Parts: sequence; structure tokens; C-alpha cells
Amino acid sequence: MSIKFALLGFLSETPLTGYDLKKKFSASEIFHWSGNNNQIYRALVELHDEGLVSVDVQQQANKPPRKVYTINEAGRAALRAWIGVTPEPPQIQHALLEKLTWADQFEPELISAMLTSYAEDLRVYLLMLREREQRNGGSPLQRRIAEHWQSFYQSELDWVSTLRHSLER
Amino acid sequence: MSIKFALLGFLSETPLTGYDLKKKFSASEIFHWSGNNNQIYRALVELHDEGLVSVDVQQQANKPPRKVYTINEAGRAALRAWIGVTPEPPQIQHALLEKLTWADQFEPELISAMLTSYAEDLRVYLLMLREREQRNGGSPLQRRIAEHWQSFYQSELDWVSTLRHSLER
DNA sequence: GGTGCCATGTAATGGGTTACATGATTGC
DNA sequence: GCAATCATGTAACCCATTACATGGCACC
Repeated sequence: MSIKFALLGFLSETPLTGYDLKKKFSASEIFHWSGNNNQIYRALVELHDEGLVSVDVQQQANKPPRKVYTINEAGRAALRAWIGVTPEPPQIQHALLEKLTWADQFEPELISAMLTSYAEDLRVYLLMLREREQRNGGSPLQRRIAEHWQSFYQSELDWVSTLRHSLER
Repeated sequence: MSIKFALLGFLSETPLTGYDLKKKFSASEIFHWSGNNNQIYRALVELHDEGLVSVDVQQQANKPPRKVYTINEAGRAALRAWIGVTPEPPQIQHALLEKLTWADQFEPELISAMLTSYAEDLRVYLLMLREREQRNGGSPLQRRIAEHWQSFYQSELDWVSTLRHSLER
């Protein structure tokens, strides 16, 4: 999606520094895919060059300056335009299904052990998701998004469980 | 995941050329993420260098040679080892949810128009998936994988539909 | 004295996409 | 005559990840 719109999105709520944005990314599931320094600091410079944000540099004694980015009208318009474009269907990187595609030819014990630890990982992941949601709260729409996200992982877990049981029989 | 294991997987069924593998990738949902020439032809050379596959070069008059790749014991062992390692939870790139995260601040009409065309795209996509599955057939495990894949998109579609109706009220 | 937070950034590498390049054959 | 299929490969680019680099301050 190009990280820029995510940055504009976060900035549409409140002005932030690169460092703040990095934390926003890692606090979110949906945007977890990035939020590394390299991309964020570069993209912020580019957004500024494109005139979509303004910067306020606050010098601090003995510290790197805080660069607080604020979205402007052009930036809001770009965000709105992006939101209006029909999104792609979700794309899933599903390592489990990739592996299962060729699992038939190997011993059932190998597969069932792999599924067991996969299910365990998923369970832990789901717990973390739910916990995080409790803390974060959010608007009604935000909560629906979080529920949808969780329900995906829940149904993944259910599927793996039934698959495991049917393989063990 | 590194494309190499997908190549080993396809080759574990039958020997294939780079061109054949490219078609395998584009015929599959789960592996649709790649299958461009650049990656495939490079990866095949690397697999050969690593001693996981052998090549049989068939010269043809007035045509590029067919290079038929065959997996060997080391290749099968590598595939088995890969399958045995617990996979990561699925990662979803979900442009819709990204956009909805900041949709609140814009006009409801913008959002509902976007959702309408999104739902339409999804419906078409799902039809294509089902049709493709009918044609392809596959083992019982393969069919369960395909069903799981479809059920994800089906529940995505259901979610969008209810969201749209509740926004329009 | 070590860990973690604040706050900026760069370098190297990996993974993936698009487009380019060649050239014969088959079917509409 | 044009598009599609067979069959190989390369070049340029974009996006993302990991690690490196600096340095002060607060807390245990």
C-alpha cells in the first residue's frame, strides 16, 4: 500500500514525530507489517517534499531535535482520495496452507506435531490480540475492525483443531 | 517464505520446467504472490547449485532448450524439514481495514460507495475461486485447504455486507 | 552497572513486481 | 495480420527487514 497513507492516517488524528509513528505501527495489528526506522523517516521526508505535511522542528539541548509532523489540507485530501478508491481483496500469506499442500507424502506424525505447535502459537497470539483490544478501546467502527480481525484468527484456530482431530483418527 | 520451498513442493509431484512452474504458481491461489520469471529462473539455478534438484537439458531445434528439473533425495529432505517447522500465523494484508481505520472522519457516502464496489469485487473473486476449485479437484486434504481458503473470503464478504447495511441506517 | 526509553538517522540485504528482450508455432 | 502459447532469461525498481550508529536520561 505504500506506507505513506498509513502515516497520513495517523497524522490525521494528531501531529506526531517519527518516533511516535513507529510506536503506532508496532502497537497495531493491521499495520504491524512495517514501522521500521528506515521506511518511516524516509517516507516522512517524502511526504514533506510532496507538500502533504508540515514540520515543526523543536530543538532540544543535548538531544536530537524533535520533528513534529502535522498534516495539511493537501494531505487530508490525499488521504480521502486514497480511502475512496476500492481496495484490493485481502491477500493472505499462509505458510501453513503452503506446507499442507505437500504434506500428504510425509509421515502423519510429522504433520500432526507441526499442527499441534501451530495451534498453540495461534492460541497465544489470539490471547494477545484480545488483551490488546481491551486496553486500546476505540470508536465503534474501530471495535468492529478489531472483532473482524480476531474472528479471522479464531476461525483459523477452529479449522486447525478439527483438521488435527480428523488426521489423528 | 522464500520461493524455493514452493518450487521443491511442485517438483516433489513431478519434474517440471521453469515455464511449467510459472503456470503452477499462477494457477494457484495460495502461491499467487509470485511466479514471475525473475524469481523462478534464479531460484532454480540456486536450487541446482545447492544440489537439491537435477536438470535435464533437452535441446530443441529453433527453440530455447527445455530445462526439466527433477527433485532428488536432498531436495525431498529439505522439503520435509521445511514442512516440519512450525509455520508463522497467517499474515493478512487488508487494505480495506487499513482504510476503514480512518474512515470515520469522511462523508458516509464516500465510505458506502467504496464498500459497495469492494463487495462486488469480492463476490466476483469468490465465484472465480469456486469455479477454479471445481476444475482442479485434488486430494481430500487439498480440498479441505481450498474450502478453508474460500470460507475466509466468504466471511469477509458477509462482514462487509453487514457493515454496509449498518452504516446505511 | 544494566535495561529501557527518548529520538534521530543510515547501510546492507532480501523479496517481489514490472517491463524488456528474443523467436518459433498455432489458431482465429 | 494478431494474439496466444511455448520457453528462456535480464534490468530496473520498489518495498520491507535487520542491523548498525549515536547519545542522554531515568529507574532499578
